[in-house]
Amino acid sequence: MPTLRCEPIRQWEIRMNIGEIARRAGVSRSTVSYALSGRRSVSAATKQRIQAVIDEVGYRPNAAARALKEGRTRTLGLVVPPASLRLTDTQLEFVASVVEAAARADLDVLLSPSGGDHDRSFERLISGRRVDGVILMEIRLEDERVTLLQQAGLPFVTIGRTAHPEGTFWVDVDYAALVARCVHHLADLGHREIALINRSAELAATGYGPAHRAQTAFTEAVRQRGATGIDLPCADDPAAGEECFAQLRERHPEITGIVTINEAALPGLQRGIERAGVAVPRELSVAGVAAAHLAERFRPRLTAADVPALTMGAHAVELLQERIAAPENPVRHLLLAPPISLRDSTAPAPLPRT
Amino acid sequence: MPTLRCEPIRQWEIRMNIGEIARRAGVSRSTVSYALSGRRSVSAATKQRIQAVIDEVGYRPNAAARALKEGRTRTLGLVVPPASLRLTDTQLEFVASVVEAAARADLDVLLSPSGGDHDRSFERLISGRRVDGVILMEIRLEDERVTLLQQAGLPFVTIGRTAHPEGTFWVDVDYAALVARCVHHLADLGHREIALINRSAELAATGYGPAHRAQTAFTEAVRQRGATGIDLPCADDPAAGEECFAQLRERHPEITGIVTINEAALPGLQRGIERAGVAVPRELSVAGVAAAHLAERFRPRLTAADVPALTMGAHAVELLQERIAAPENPVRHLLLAPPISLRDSTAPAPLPRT
DNA sequence: TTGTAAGCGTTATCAT
DNA sequence: ATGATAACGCTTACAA
Repeated sequence: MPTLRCEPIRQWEIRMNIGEIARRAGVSRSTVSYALSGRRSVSAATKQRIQAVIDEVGYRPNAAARALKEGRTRTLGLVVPPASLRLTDTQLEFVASVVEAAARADLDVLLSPSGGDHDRSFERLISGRRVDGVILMEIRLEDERVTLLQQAGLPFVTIGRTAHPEGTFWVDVDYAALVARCVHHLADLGHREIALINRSAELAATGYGPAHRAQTAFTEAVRQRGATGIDLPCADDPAAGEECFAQLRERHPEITGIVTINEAALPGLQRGIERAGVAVPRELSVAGVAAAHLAERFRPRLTAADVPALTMGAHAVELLQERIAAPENPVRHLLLAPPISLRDSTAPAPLPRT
Repeated sequence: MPTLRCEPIRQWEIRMNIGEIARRAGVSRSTVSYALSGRRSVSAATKQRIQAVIDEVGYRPNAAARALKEGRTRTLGLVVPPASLRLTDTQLEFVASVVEAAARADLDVLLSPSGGDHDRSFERLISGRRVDGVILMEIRLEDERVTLLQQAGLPFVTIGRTAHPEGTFWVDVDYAALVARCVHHLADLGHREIALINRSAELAATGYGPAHRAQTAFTEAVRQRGATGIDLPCADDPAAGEECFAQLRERHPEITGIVTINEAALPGLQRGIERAGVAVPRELSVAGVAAAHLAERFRPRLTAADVPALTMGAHAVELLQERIAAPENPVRHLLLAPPISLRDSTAPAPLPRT
């Protein structure tokens, strides 16, 4: 049995920099640099010799030195809500897809948990030139982080958009259109009494766009169809969803259709429905906007517009790369309204009890 | 009504570096540097003048230049499973707590989604001196990333541990002890037929520590108590949990106690139990290891050892900081076995059917 | 095809 | 108490 090696195997006692590679390959530092970047032709023989040395010692250019010289870091900043807040599944998919898209483009991602008021991590990000650009999540209608980024002249893309998004790059879900579609879908099925289970009142109070836009669109769509609409704020957790449904049944038993954009509340909503012994979709139809896997997990499977979070993260990275490469290009937006996937939670309204 | 400003407000057309601050304050660059770092005494008057200029223009030292000069980046690398895999709640809490703990220490976090086989993002992390240290999640019993990190001589801490963890820094949950405790708790309540719902077979096959250690400890504890044990691998999702329970009822109807470390399967397990019309804890007891909020969400509330993910992330950052500051210090570990929180899902075993 | 040298913005070592 | 200056490791214009 071999002896345990507790000491790290210090393979490279000496500093491995481009000069050392050059020395070992018997060329100048610039030749190594050019061999690596390909910005100047290097003879096949020397290129091969250099590559052999590099492979042998596992050399990679020092990121800080390169960043200092080139003026860019090959790193993207991703500003996420602080950890104290539990992220929704859709938010997590944003993070995951941004990180993965960036990795595909050989870009690193620096995470900054930011609570909105200026914290040091965010300050470092923008004024320390730590990143070439920033992706901002969970945008408010009035968002001071956007202002700070604009002042710093740092390229950025938002997932979500402010109240005045004309001059910025953003990717967003068209909650207004999707909620309206859900209402129309239910109205087409004969539902006349419809409720909206929205995001939390606190979120709306702090100017969270989707909450506002969903509410406005809901009211308008319901009015268009001559239906009656109730809208209910609901915190982002299952317990709140259950409580919210209980209240709804108590105060508005006439409701036959529910529209929801609160995916975190879905498990609680389902539980509330089951406990009340309400049959979906026979007695009650439910439609909404949610991450696809949550819609599939709902029982019965939820008719919903599936938020394309994975592609949105990739789009955000793409837009940001363009913004970085060509800062003077005209602004671009992406407002996504994915189709509603018909699953099993909506059906014609039950006949009114006589 | 004011005209919309679509152009970013370019407040600083000129490069704001330490030289420019020095010029505006009428001092030398070194004085500015020392005023900022406090490594040399600077007269109150000049210090104040410098600070005024800095506040006015919002200057912060260029991170790349500082990293190049100091030889450290003030950045930590966090290696996470690739986005394609949906992270469990506990894993997410690790990420969140690491990022937050790092931010508290004024450290930035670079995310590297790594699939195990060498990908470029991981390579950049270790050989490009992009970070001062690395936190590794989802460690395998034999993990080549650990070897690479050791070879690179880069300080690192793992969340989880390899089969031979003696020479490395790590923080881990003592799944073996916790599973044993669950078995003993159930045995104390009179349960003689106990099942373990483990993580997936694939995970175990690729040498995932918790899956192995849980299984071994389960077998041993069951043997100690003279009970009968069934162990079942289960994929990390609700559907698998439901399916797993259905199979369990079909093949082993004699089971009265379940131990589970698969938190992602919990919602499905609950659903399966409800559909089978089994009363918990009267007919069936369930105990496990899970994130506290998932245990609270289970119905009835799950008796479980609550994984202290939030403090573990903080501990990992703490250990890593020590490792970076004093690489020659002896290795340190942290094996956590939080107590089992008695909730509502366990009760004395039902009397055997006669 | 290759080498030389300047400079990116900092910090730290000399001086003064 | 402060200023000049030399690195840190890299890229790239300029020479050869």
